[in-house]
Amino acid sequence: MEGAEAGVSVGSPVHDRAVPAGSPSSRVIVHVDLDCFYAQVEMISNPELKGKPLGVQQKYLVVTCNYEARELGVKKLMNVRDAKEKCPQLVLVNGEDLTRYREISYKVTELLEEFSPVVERLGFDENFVDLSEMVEKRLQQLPSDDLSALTVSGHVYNNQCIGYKTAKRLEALGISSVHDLQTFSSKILEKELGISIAQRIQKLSFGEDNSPVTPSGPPQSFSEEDSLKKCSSEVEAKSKIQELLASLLKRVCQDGRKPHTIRLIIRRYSSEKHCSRESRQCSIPSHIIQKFGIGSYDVMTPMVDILMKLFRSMVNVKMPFHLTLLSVCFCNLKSLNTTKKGTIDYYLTPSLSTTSCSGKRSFKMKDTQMEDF
DNA sequence: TGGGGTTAT
DNA sequence: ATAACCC
Repeated sequence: MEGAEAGVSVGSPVHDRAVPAGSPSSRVIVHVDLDCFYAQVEMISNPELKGKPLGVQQKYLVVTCNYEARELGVKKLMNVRDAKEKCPQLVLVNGEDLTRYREISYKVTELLEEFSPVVERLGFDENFVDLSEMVEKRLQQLPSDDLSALTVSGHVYNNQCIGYKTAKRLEALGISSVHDLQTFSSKILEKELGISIAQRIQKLSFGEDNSPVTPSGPPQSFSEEDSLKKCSSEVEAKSKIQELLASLLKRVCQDGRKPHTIRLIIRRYSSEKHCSRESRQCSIPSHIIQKFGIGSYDVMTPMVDILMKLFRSMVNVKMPFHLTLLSVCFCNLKSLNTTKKGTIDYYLTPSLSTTSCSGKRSFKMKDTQMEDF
Protein backbone atom coordinates (compact mmCIF):
# COMPACT_ATOMS: atom_id res chain seq x y z
CA MET A 1 0.00 0.00 0.00
CA GLU A 2 2.93 2.31 -0.02
CA GLY A 3 1.88 3.51 -3.41
CA ALA A 4 -1.58 4.64 -2.55
CA GLU A 5 -0.41 6.16 0.66
CA ALA A 6 2.12 8.41 -0.96
CA GLY A 7 -0.21 9.14 -3.81
CA VAL A 8 -2.88 10.38 -1.50
CA SER A 9 -0.78 12.36 0.89
CA VAL A 10 1.50 14.00 -1.62
CA GLY A 11 -0.53 14.57 -4.66
CA SER A 12 -4.18 14.73 -4.10
CA PRO A 13 -6.49 17.55 -3.59
CA VAL A 14 -9.49 16.23 -1.74
CA HIS A 15 -12.68 17.97 -2.66
CA ASP A 16 -15.09 17.72 0.18
CA ARG A 17 -18.65 18.75 -0.17
CA ALA A 18 -21.16 18.85 2.60
CA VAL A 19 -24.61 20.20 3.21
CA PRO A 20 -26.06 21.28 6.56
CA ALA A 21 -26.07 18.35 8.89
CA GLY A 22 -29.67 18.71 9.93
CA SER A 23 -31.16 18.67 6.47
CA PRO A 24 -33.16 15.52 5.63
CA SER A 25 -31.46 14.83 2.35
CA SER A 26 -28.05 15.57 3.75
CA ARG A 27 -25.18 13.71 2.22
CA VAL A 28 -21.48 13.73 2.67
CA ILE A 29 -19.52 12.78 -0.38
CA VAL A 30 -15.77 12.91 -0.67
CA HIS A 31 -14.18 13.19 -4.04
CA VAL A 32 -10.64 11.84 -4.03
CA ASP A 33 -8.75 12.94 -7.08
CA LEU A 34 -5.16 11.81 -7.44
CA ASP A 35 -3.17 14.32 -9.38
CA CYS A 36 -0.56 13.08 -11.88
CA PHE A 37 -1.24 9.55 -10.73
CA TYR A 38 0.93 7.74 -13.26
CA ALA A 39 3.88 9.98 -12.50
CA GLN A 40 3.51 9.29 -8.80
CA VAL A 41 3.41 5.56 -9.38
CA GLU A 42 6.62 5.85 -11.35
CA MET A 43 8.33 7.88 -8.65
CA ILE A 44 7.37 5.33 -6.05
CA SER A 45 8.66 2.47 -8.20
CA ASN A 46 11.91 4.30 -8.82
CA PRO A 47 12.71 6.85 -6.12
CA GLU A 48 15.64 8.17 -8.13
CA LEU A 49 13.05 9.92 -10.27
CA LYS A 50 11.89 11.99 -7.33
CA GLY A 51 12.88 15.63 -7.55
CA LYS A 52 13.46 15.47 -11.29
CA PRO A 53 11.03 16.73 -13.90
CA LEU A 54 9.25 13.56 -14.95
CA GLY A 55 6.86 12.81 -17.76
CA VAL A 56 4.96 9.64 -18.52
CA GLN A 57 5.04 8.85 -22.19
CA GLN A 58 2.60 6.92 -24.32
CA LYS A 59 3.63 6.81 -27.94
CA TYR A 60 4.60 10.38 -28.77
CA LEU A 61 2.56 11.98 -26.04
CA VAL A 62 3.44 13.03 -22.51
CA VAL A 63 0.17 11.96 -20.95
CA THR A 64 0.96 13.29 -17.52
CA CYS A 65 3.87 14.70 -15.57
CA ASN A 66 4.93 15.60 -12.06
CA TYR A 67 4.94 19.06 -10.52
CA GLU A 68 8.60 19.69 -11.28
CA ALA A 69 7.90 19.18 -14.95
CA ARG A 70 4.81 21.36 -14.80
CA GLU A 71 6.77 24.20 -13.33
CA LEU A 72 9.06 23.98 -16.32
CA GLY A 73 6.17 24.30 -18.73
CA VAL A 74 5.21 20.72 -19.47
CA LYS A 75 1.48 20.12 -19.77
CA LYS A 76 -0.66 17.03 -19.79
CA LEU A 77 -1.11 15.46 -23.22
CA MET A 78 1.72 17.49 -24.63
CA ASN A 79 3.63 16.27 -27.64
CA VAL A 80 6.99 14.75 -26.66
CA ARG A 81 8.74 17.13 -29.03
CA ASP A 82 7.16 20.21 -27.54
CA ALA A 83 7.78 18.94 -24.04
CA LYS A 84 11.46 18.33 -24.73
CA GLU A 85 11.73 21.73 -26.30
CA LYS A 86 10.16 23.41 -23.30
CA CYS A 87 12.10 21.30 -20.88
CA PRO A 88 15.25 19.61 -22.20
CA GLN A 89 16.02 18.02 -18.82
CA LEU A 90 12.67 16.22 -18.83
CA VAL A 91 12.97 12.58 -17.83
CA LEU A 92 10.55 10.34 -19.66
CA VAL A 93 9.29 6.92 -18.67
CA ASN A 94 7.12 4.74 -20.84
CA GLY A 95 3.61 4.38 -19.50
CA GLU A 96 1.96 2.35 -22.20
CA ASP A 97 1.66 -0.70 -19.97
CA LEU A 98 -1.04 0.19 -17.48
CA THR A 99 -0.65 -2.90 -15.28
CA ARG A 100 0.95 -1.25 -12.26
CA TYR A 101 -1.23 1.81 -12.53
CA ARG A 102 -4.29 -0.38 -12.59
CA GLU A 103 -3.17 -2.41 -9.61
CA ILE A 104 -2.44 0.61 -7.47
CA SER A 105 -5.60 2.30 -8.64
CA TYR A 106 -7.65 -0.59 -7.28
CA LYS A 107 -5.67 -0.58 -4.05
CA VAL A 108 -6.72 3.02 -3.53
CA THR A 109 -10.34 2.14 -4.20
CA GLU A 110 -10.18 -0.82 -1.82
CA LEU A 111 -8.67 1.39 0.87
CA LEU A 112 -11.53 3.85 0.48
CA GLU A 113 -14.03 1.02 0.60
CA GLU A 114 -12.98 0.50 4.20
CA PHE A 115 -14.67 3.75 5.08
CA SER A 116 -17.79 2.91 3.14
CA PRO A 117 -18.50 0.30 0.49
CA VAL A 118 -20.15 3.02 -1.57
CA VAL A 119 -17.20 4.02 -3.73
CA GLU A 120 -17.54 5.03 -7.34
CA ARG A 121 -14.51 5.03 -9.58
CA LEU A 122 -13.98 7.47 -12.38
CA GLY A 123 -11.00 6.53 -14.46
CA PHE A 124 -7.95 5.21 -12.64
CA ASP A 125 -7.35 8.18 -10.41
CA GLU A 126 -10.67 9.41 -9.09
CA ASN A 127 -13.04 8.01 -6.49
CA PHE A 128 -16.26 9.28 -4.98
CA VAL A 129 -17.01 8.01 -1.50
CA ASP A 130 -20.42 8.37 0.09
CA LEU A 131 -19.73 8.85 3.78
CA SER A 132 -23.26 9.87 4.74
CA GLU A 133 -23.90 6.85 6.89
CA MET A 134 -20.60 7.05 8.67
CA VAL A 135 -21.03 10.74 9.40
CA GLU A 136 -24.55 10.26 10.64
CA LYS A 137 -23.49 7.51 12.98
CA ARG A 138 -20.71 9.63 14.37
CA LEU A 139 -23.01 12.58 14.84
CA GLN A 140 -25.32 10.39 16.87
CA GLN A 141 -22.45 9.56 19.20
CA LEU A 142 -21.78 13.21 19.92
CA PRO A 143 -23.04 15.01 23.03
CA SER A 144 -25.72 17.51 22.06
CA ASP A 145 -23.50 20.47 22.93
CA ASP A 146 -20.93 19.45 20.37
CA LEU A 147 -23.66 18.71 17.89
CA SER A 148 -25.10 22.20 18.03
CA ALA A 149 -21.65 23.57 17.40
CA LEU A 150 -21.56 21.50 14.24
CA THR A 151 -24.87 22.38 12.69
CA VAL A 152 -23.46 25.53 11.15
CA SER A 153 -20.82 23.62 9.35
CA GLY A 154 -22.52 23.02 6.04
CA HIS A 155 -19.76 24.23 3.80
CA VAL A 156 -18.10 23.89 0.50
CA TYR A 157 -14.49 24.12 -0.27
CA ASN A 158 -12.55 23.05 -3.23
CA ASN A 159 -9.05 22.41 -4.14
CA GLN A 160 -7.04 25.47 -4.66
CA CYS A 161 -3.67 25.18 -2.78
CA ILE A 162 -5.38 26.73 0.34
CA GLY A 163 -9.21 25.79 -0.13
CA TYR A 164 -9.49 26.68 3.50
CA LYS A 165 -9.20 30.39 2.81
CA THR A 166 -11.84 30.29 0.14
CA ALA A 167 -14.15 28.66 2.63
CA LYS A 168 -13.41 31.44 5.09
CA ARG A 169 -14.06 34.12 2.52
CA LEU A 170 -17.31 32.47 1.55
CA GLU A 171 -18.34 32.43 5.17
CA ALA A 172 -17.55 36.12 5.43
CA LEU A 173 -19.93 36.68 2.54
CA GLY A 174 -22.65 34.85 4.40
CA ILE A 175 -22.32 31.74 2.30
CA SER A 176 -22.45 28.77 4.60
CA SER A 177 -24.36 26.20 2.63
CA VAL A 178 -24.54 24.86 -0.89
CA HIS A 179 -27.86 26.59 -1.38
CA ASP A 180 -26.40 29.92 -0.33
CA LEU A 181 -23.70 29.50 -2.91
CA GLN A 182 -26.15 28.54 -5.65
CA THR A 183 -28.30 31.61 -5.13
CA PHE A 184 -25.50 34.05 -4.52
CA SER A 185 -24.88 36.74 -7.09
CA SER A 186 -22.36 35.52 -9.64
CA LYS A 187 -21.00 38.98 -10.26
CA ILE A 188 -20.28 39.78 -6.66
CA LEU A 189 -18.72 36.37 -6.15
CA GLU A 190 -16.50 36.93 -9.15
CA LYS A 191 -15.33 40.25 -7.77
CA GLU A 192 -14.60 38.72 -4.39
CA LEU A 193 -12.85 35.55 -5.45
CA GLY A 194 -11.78 36.15 -9.01
CA ILE A 195 -13.67 34.96 -12.00
CA SER A 196 -12.01 31.57 -12.21
CA ILE A 197 -12.63 30.30 -8.70
CA ALA A 198 -16.06 31.90 -8.50
CA GLN A 199 -17.36 30.24 -11.62
CA ARG A 200 -15.88 26.92 -10.72
CA ILE A 201 -17.26 26.61 -7.26
CA GLN A 202 -20.62 27.93 -8.28
CA LYS A 203 -20.87 25.26 -10.95
CA LEU A 204 -19.77 22.73 -8.39
CA SER A 205 -22.64 23.74 -6.19
CA PHE A 206 -25.07 22.83 -8.95
CA GLY A 207 -23.04 19.88 -10.13
CA GLU A 208 -23.73 16.22 -9.59
CA ASP A 209 -25.25 17.11 -6.28
CA ASN A 210 -28.16 14.73 -6.10
CA SER A 211 -26.81 12.00 -8.30
CA PRO A 212 -26.19 8.93 -6.20
CA VAL A 213 -22.73 7.53 -5.73
CA THR A 214 -22.94 4.21 -7.55
CA PRO A 215 -20.53 1.58 -6.26
CA SER A 216 -18.36 0.52 -9.13
CA GLY A 217 -17.51 -2.94 -7.90
CA PRO A 218 -15.28 -5.08 -10.05
CA PRO A 219 -14.71 -3.99 -13.64
CA GLN A 220 -17.30 -4.89 -16.25
CA SER A 221 -14.78 -5.27 -19.00
CA PHE A 222 -11.10 -5.79 -19.62
CA SER A 223 -9.43 -4.42 -22.66
CA GLU A 224 -5.98 -3.95 -24.10
CA GLU A 225 -5.26 -1.70 -26.99
CA ASP A 226 -2.34 -0.52 -29.00
CA SER A 227 -2.20 2.29 -31.45
CA LEU A 228 0.02 1.81 -34.47
CA LYS A 229 1.52 3.92 -37.17
CA LYS A 230 0.45 1.48 -39.78
CA CYS A 231 -0.87 -2.03 -39.80
CA SER A 232 -1.52 -3.17 -43.32
CA SER A 233 -1.20 -6.93 -43.36
CA GLU A 234 -3.10 -9.76 -41.78
CA VAL A 235 0.12 -11.21 -40.40
CA GLU A 236 0.95 -8.00 -38.57
CA ALA A 237 -2.56 -7.80 -37.23
CA LYS A 238 -2.47 -11.37 -36.01
CA SER A 239 0.75 -10.85 -34.15
CA LYS A 240 -0.57 -7.71 -32.44
CA ILE A 241 -3.78 -9.48 -31.57
CA GLN A 242 -1.81 -12.31 -30.00
CA GLU A 243 0.08 -9.86 -27.84
CA LEU A 244 -3.08 -8.13 -26.68
CA LEU A 245 -4.82 -11.42 -26.04
CA ALA A 246 -1.96 -12.84 -24.01
CA SER A 247 -2.05 -9.89 -21.62
CA LEU A 248 -5.80 -10.07 -21.36
CA LEU A 249 -5.77 -13.77 -20.54
CA LYS A 250 -3.46 -13.10 -17.61
CA ARG A 251 -5.80 -10.46 -16.29
CA VAL A 252 -8.88 -12.58 -16.73
CA CYS A 253 -7.15 -15.44 -15.00
CA GLN A 254 -6.29 -13.29 -12.00
CA ASP A 255 -9.78 -11.89 -11.78
CA GLY A 256 -11.40 -15.28 -11.47
CA ARG A 257 -14.56 -14.41 -13.35
CA LYS A 258 -15.07 -15.60 -16.89
CA PRO A 259 -15.79 -13.47 -19.92
CA HIS A 260 -18.62 -14.65 -22.12
CA THR A 261 -18.11 -12.14 -24.90
CA ILE A 262 -15.09 -11.03 -26.86
CA ARG A 263 -14.77 -7.98 -29.04
CA LEU A 264 -12.23 -6.79 -31.55
CA ILE A 265 -11.95 -3.08 -32.19
CA ILE A 266 -10.08 -1.36 -35.00
CA ARG A 267 -9.46 2.16 -36.11
CA ARG A 268 -8.85 2.75 -39.80
CA TYR A 269 -6.51 5.38 -41.04
CA SER A 270 -8.32 8.46 -42.19
CA SER A 271 -7.59 12.12 -42.53
CA GLU A 272 -11.03 12.88 -41.21
CA LYS A 273 -11.61 14.56 -37.91
CA HIS A 274 -13.93 11.83 -36.74
CA CYS A 275 -11.51 8.99 -36.10
CA SER A 276 -14.21 6.57 -35.07
CA ARG A 277 -13.74 2.94 -34.29
CA GLU A 278 -15.39 -0.16 -35.56
CA SER A 279 -15.92 -3.33 -33.65
CA ARG A 280 -17.21 -6.85 -33.99
CA GLN A 281 -18.05 -9.09 -31.11
CA CYS A 282 -19.26 -12.61 -30.51
CA SER A 283 -19.98 -14.97 -27.66
CA ILE A 284 -17.19 -17.17 -26.53
CA PRO A 285 -18.00 -20.88 -26.98
CA SER A 286 -18.74 -22.46 -23.64
CA HIS A 287 -16.09 -25.16 -23.98
CA ILE A 288 -13.48 -22.41 -24.19
CA ILE A 289 -14.92 -20.45 -21.29
CA GLN A 290 -14.50 -23.51 -19.09
CA LYS A 291 -10.82 -23.67 -19.87
CA PHE A 292 -10.05 -20.10 -18.83
CA GLY A 293 -8.80 -20.77 -15.35
CA ILE A 294 -6.70 -23.78 -16.25
CA GLY A 295 -3.11 -23.19 -17.17
CA SER A 296 -2.49 -26.48 -18.91
CA TYR A 297 -4.99 -25.98 -21.72
CA ASP A 298 -4.03 -23.66 -24.52
CA VAL A 299 -6.82 -21.20 -24.86
CA MET A 300 -4.75 -18.89 -27.03
CA THR A 301 -5.10 -20.80 -30.27
CA PRO A 302 -8.88 -21.07 -30.41
CA MET A 303 -9.27 -17.49 -29.20
CA VAL A 304 -6.89 -16.14 -31.82
CA ASP A 305 -8.88 -18.04 -34.43
CA ILE A 306 -12.07 -16.40 -33.26
CA LEU A 307 -10.46 -12.97 -33.22
CA MET A 308 -9.11 -13.40 -36.73
CA LYS A 309 -12.58 -14.30 -37.95
CA LEU A 310 -13.86 -11.11 -36.38
CA PHE A 311 -10.99 -9.30 -38.00
CA ARG A 312 -11.82 -10.59 -41.46
CA SER A 313 -15.45 -9.72 -40.98
CA MET A 314 -14.42 -6.08 -40.66
CA VAL A 315 -11.41 -5.89 -42.91
CA ASN A 316 -11.29 -7.19 -46.44
CA VAL A 317 -7.79 -8.62 -46.36
CA LYS A 318 -7.74 -9.02 -50.13
CA MET A 319 -7.85 -5.26 -50.45
CA PRO A 320 -5.23 -2.84 -49.18
CA PHE A 321 -5.94 -1.52 -45.69
CA HIS A 322 -4.35 0.76 -43.16
CA LEU A 323 -5.21 0.40 -39.49
CA THR A 324 -4.01 2.68 -36.73
CA LEU A 325 -5.37 0.84 -33.73
CA LEU A 326 -6.13 -2.67 -32.57
CA SER A 327 -7.93 -3.48 -29.37
CA VAL A 328 -9.30 -6.62 -27.78
CA CYS A 329 -11.97 -6.50 -25.12
CA PHE A 330 -13.37 -9.18 -22.82
CA CYS A 331 -16.77 -8.35 -21.43
CA ASN A 332 -19.95 -9.91 -20.14
CA LEU A 333 -18.02 -11.22 -17.16
CA LYS A 334 -19.70 -13.85 -15.01
CA SER A 335 -18.76 -15.38 -11.72
CA LEU A 336 -18.58 -19.14 -11.53
CA ASN A 337 -21.31 -18.78 -9.01
CA THR A 338 -24.15 -17.49 -11.08
CA THR A 339 -26.33 -17.29 -7.99
CA LYS A 340 -27.52 -14.25 -6.11
CA LYS A 341 -24.16 -13.80 -4.44
CA GLY A 342 -22.95 -12.50 -7.75
CA THR A 343 -20.04 -10.20 -7.87
CA ILE A 344 -19.73 -9.48 -4.18
CA ASP A 345 -17.67 -12.65 -4.01
CA TYR A 346 -14.99 -10.81 -5.84
CA TYR A 347 -14.29 -8.69 -2.81
CA LEU A 348 -14.66 -11.26 -0.10
CA THR A 349 -12.72 -14.23 -1.31
CA PRO A 350 -9.33 -14.56 -2.88
CA SER A 351 -9.13 -15.88 -6.40
CA LEU A 352 -9.57 -19.64 -6.62
CA SER A 353 -7.40 -19.85 -9.68
CA THR A 354 -4.62 -22.36 -9.97
CA THR A 355 -0.88 -21.94 -9.70
CA SER A 356 -0.76 -20.72 -13.26
CA CYS A 357 -1.93 -17.39 -11.95
CA SER A 358 0.76 -15.73 -9.94
CA GLY A 359 -0.48 -12.30 -9.01
CA LYS A 360 -3.25 -12.80 -6.54
CA ARG A 361 -4.94 -9.74 -5.24
CA SER A 362 -4.49 -8.87 -1.62
CA PHE A 363 -7.58 -7.85 0.24
CA LYS A 364 -5.98 -6.93 3.50
CA MET A 365 -5.70 -3.30 4.39
CA LYS A 366 -3.60 -1.87 7.14
CA ASP A 367 -5.48 -0.04 9.84
CA THR A 368 -2.85 2.64 10.17
CA GLN A 369 -3.72 4.07 6.82
CA MET A 370 -6.82 5.68 8.24
CA GLU A 371 -4.52 8.28 9.71
CA ASP A 372 -3.02 9.23 6.42
CA PHE A 373 -6.22 11.02 5.61
C1' DT B 1 -3.59 12.92 -28.64
C1' DG B 2 -3.05 7.40 -25.17
C1' DG B 3 -4.88 3.55 -23.04
C1' DG B 4 -8.08 2.79 -20.74
C1' DG B 5 -13.22 2.79 -18.67
C1' DT B 6 -18.87 3.49 -18.33
C1' DT B 7 -23.71 3.97 -19.85
C1' DA B 8 -27.20 4.95 -23.35
C1' DT B 9 -29.14 4.19 -27.79
C1' DA C 1 -22.61 -1.92 -32.95
C1' DT C 2 -21.97 2.43 -32.17
C1' DA C 3 -22.02 6.82 -29.82
C1' DA C 4 -21.13 9.73 -26.19
C1' DC C 5 -19.20 10.51 -22.16
C1' DC C 6 -15.31 10.21 -18.21
C1' DC C 7 -10.25 10.13 -16.78
